[in-house]
Amino acid sequence: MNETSLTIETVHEIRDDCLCFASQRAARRLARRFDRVFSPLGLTNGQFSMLVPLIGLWRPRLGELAEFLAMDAATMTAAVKTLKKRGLVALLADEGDARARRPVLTQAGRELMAQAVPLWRKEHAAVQEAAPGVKASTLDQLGR
Amino acid sequence: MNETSLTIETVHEIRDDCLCFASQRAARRLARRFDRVFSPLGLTNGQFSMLVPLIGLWRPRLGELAEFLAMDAATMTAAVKTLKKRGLVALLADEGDARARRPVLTQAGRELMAQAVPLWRKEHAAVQEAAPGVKASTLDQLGR
DNA sequence: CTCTTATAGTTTGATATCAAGTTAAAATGA
DNA sequence: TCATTTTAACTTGATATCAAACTATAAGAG
Repeated sequence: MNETSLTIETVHEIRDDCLCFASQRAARRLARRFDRVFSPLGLTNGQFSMLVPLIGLWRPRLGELAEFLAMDAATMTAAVKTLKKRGLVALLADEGDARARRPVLTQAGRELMAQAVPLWRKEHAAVQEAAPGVKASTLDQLGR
Repeated sequence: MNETSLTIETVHEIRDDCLCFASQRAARRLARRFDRVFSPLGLTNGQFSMLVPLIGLWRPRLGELAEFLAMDAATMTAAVKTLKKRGLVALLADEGDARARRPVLTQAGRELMAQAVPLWRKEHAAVQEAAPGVKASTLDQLGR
């Protein structure tokens, strides 16, 4: 194979420019931070993000929620099992489609989220302040 | 607890502004894309990113490499085991510190990376073109 | 030199991630 | 209607992720 592709310049180019690499690093750092913030509640950042959209009136099927989170359906199946076991969500049968199921917040889930939101607000302010140039809406374009 | 935190406005604020949520989604999308691109080589995006810095002259200890990747030392232990089993890296004893180990690319690893780099270049160009406003250097500030 | 503390890496356990294949139900078409 | 295709969710297997506890070695204090 073409060995000219394995130069120091190539290494530096990938290291400095790769959006996948940069996004994985940022995602790991932020996941760790928010996991620690939510840990007194026994929540992970991912569980928090999965529960937030269920606070309002939206009643997605599991697949719709997975798509919103840009995650695989198989991941959703596993994740919702954990939340159900902890009593934070319940799964409603869909009217009209016996295959589909719709997760909803339980009362316990709602109360836990009421505690989690202020923790999110504080930590997010700190993160945003340290990276003033970065907007969530910009990240949403990434990888599409 | 203060139920006023669980308004529709709160849901929308977190959905639209949360940098953690946005980075996890972007990271999942990009991981999926590059995993598929590298799959003919039996490589994941994470394995690729772990091998790239070993192409050049840098000879990090496992912990230094983990820090560069913003990942936990325990994750590094597991990841390097897979790469070693596949014969892509070898682990050298450190001179002067019997605890430390330094991963190096094997010849097979080097040849595989020579094949992977052109695949990366093509996919990355497509990703960058679809998100012209996003720079890796900006993402590097996120979560620090 | 020895005791204490700090550091490098590993192990374990729980959750997260996705590809590939499976099951059951819905939609389509003949 | 009945057969085919598509869709929603689940299962399985492999890797990824980190906290916490652990082992072995190194560094520092006295």
